[in-house]
Amino acid sequence: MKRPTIADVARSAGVSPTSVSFAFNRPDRVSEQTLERILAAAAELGYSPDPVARSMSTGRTGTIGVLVPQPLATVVHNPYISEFLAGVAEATDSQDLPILLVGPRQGSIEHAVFDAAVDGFLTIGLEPFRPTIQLLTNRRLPYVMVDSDPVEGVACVNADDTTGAHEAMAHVLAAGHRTIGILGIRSPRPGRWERYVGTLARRMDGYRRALEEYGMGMNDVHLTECTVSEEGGRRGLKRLLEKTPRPTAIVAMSDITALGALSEARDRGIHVPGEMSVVGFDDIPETRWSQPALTTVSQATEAKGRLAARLLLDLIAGGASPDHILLETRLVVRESVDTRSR
Amino acid sequence: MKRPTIADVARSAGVSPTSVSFAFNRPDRVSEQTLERILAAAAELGYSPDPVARSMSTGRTGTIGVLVPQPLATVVHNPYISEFLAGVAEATDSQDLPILLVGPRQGSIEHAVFDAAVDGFLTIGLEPFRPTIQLLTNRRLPYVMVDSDPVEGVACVNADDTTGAHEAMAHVLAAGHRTIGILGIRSPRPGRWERYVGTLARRMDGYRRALEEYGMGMNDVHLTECTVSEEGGRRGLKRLLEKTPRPTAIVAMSDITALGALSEARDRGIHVPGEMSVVGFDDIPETRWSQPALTTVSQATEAKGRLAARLLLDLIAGGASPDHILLETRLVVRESVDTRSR
DNA sequence: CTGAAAGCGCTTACAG
DNA sequence: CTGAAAGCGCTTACAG
Repeated sequence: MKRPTIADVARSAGVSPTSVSFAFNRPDRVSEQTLERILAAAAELGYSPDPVARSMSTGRTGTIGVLVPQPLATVVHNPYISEFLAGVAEATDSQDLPILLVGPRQGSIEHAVFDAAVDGFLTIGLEPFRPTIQLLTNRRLPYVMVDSDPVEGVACVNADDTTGAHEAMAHVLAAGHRTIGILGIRSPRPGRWERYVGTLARRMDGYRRALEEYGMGMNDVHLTECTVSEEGGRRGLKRLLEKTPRPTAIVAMSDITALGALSEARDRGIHVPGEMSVVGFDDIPETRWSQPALTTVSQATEAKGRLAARLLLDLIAGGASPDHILLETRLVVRESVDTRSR
Repeated sequence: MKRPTIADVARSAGVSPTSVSFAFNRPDRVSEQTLERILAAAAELGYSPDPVARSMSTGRTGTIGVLVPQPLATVVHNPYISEFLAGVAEATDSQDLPILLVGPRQGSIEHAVFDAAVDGFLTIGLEPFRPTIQLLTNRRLPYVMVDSDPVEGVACVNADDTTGAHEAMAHVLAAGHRTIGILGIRSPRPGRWERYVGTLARRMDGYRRALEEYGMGMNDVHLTECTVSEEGGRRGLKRLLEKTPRPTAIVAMSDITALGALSEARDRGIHVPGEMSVVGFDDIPETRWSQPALTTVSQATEAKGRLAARLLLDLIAGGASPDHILLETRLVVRESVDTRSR
């Protein structure tokens, strides 16, 4: 009834546990005869080595953990993260490694770090505050931070958000728009965009620089923050539409909120891009299907996941150094931004 | 440099490892003073209990494994599986449990079963052959099979595929179509639909029954099998279009291939539903966005994941019996099937 | 080629 | 309230 152990097999095959272990892990170290006998006994008992016990001995789990900033149920629906995970999986599939999806625990990612039986972590969108880094470091496991501010001595993979955001805003400004609404992302410090960190800070910075090139500043645009979901984008647009003068262009910090804005605009009979332009960020697959197709900033999300995972795998293998990788972004002009003659 | 162990903390705090363990797991079992001292020592050393060692002692990993039938990289992009995983995550999130995504190992799911450090498995789309069941059983871990044929003594969760498929085909027949192409799914036994098992068999069965009610049989329809992807659907449609007479209706065994067929039809200037009708299966979110919106069979995929995960969690907790659950399906009529007057 | 023994880092009755 | 000791099921030098 109970699960058979290596000792059971050894007894049944009339050999030592050592030999059974060898039979499974280094078949060349036992004679062909005993190998056969052991395998037969194992098959008969339905034995296979316990993965936990094996990890205990070897010190390896053969698993990498992906620390995500939201509950797993919402993460799975987030196209950006799916895209990222696909890249991660491309790297792990080649070694047949499973992926442990780890969401917040009691509301905090930090708590989740301790209980995960993995060989290393990929973090995404973590705020690189000291305590967090400390916790991660305490685990004495290699990790790669994605979408955070680069931290000295820690492997980081990021997109060139500043350049991308700059391009997006410059595109809208070049089209003649001067009444602009930014669809921001609700951060831990709501409304205080001056204190944004990581990805948000870099994107905001790119927007600001583009505005300055046109003699404008953050005070000359409407900023509203919303949750990263279609619904969030809808609500955000509603708030922006109440401003006077009403924005002629919406610059969204993520595609999913941009798509929400598009839906809300359609429901209200506001023609995009005729009456209002919209530009997003990320270039998730859905942007190609939207009506109109969304102009946005592409950031090779899948490649980002693949690179980050490879870096982590190298780190785990003991090679590689904690590099900082910056991936290119580029504006993809589709149909949602129109020239405004004024 | 090395990761501190419970012994290090004990030494540093001047207590026994037992007390350190209690401090972390059952704080009420140590005096307030020693608790403080231990926690301080642990914090100073940056100690936290090793999850693998803990699992070794307790016999629990606190993780559930999801066995998926395809490489993880493709699974993440499969809307049906994403939907299912979202349901699973809803159940695990409430207990802050991580999810281990396990893909095939050396091409076979069976191999992957052995190395996963989990408390139980959720399998999806596994062919319920003896050897597989045997392997799963040998692991001595609870598991629930989703999208397979119900197996006596094993927890199973399925949709009522037969009824759903029947409705889909009947809908097309009622609309007057008599030249029908079935966009099948490439199975391990290509072309031998008579020997399909599990989900595929049930859906095929539903189609067949509907046809029989109209005095038709499987020989009166064109069947082509394709891979479960948009590209697969495109290629499948190409093959069906070469048949004479050309099908006026396409019955797809999955939405994603139906969507591919829709794209291919548009590229070829074939109007749907004017010139050709299409019906899918699954009701993935994308069906609402397609042009035209896809008529399909809804099967509450998210609920399926949630139920399966809850069942597994109950099984792990020692409660519950290995029930067989059958979820309702229902035809969702949208825009892709048109009445054909003949 | 084979095996006895130590060790991986915890938890948990059990005894004091 | 505290601790010595056994045990979880493997792997791996090391010795024969």
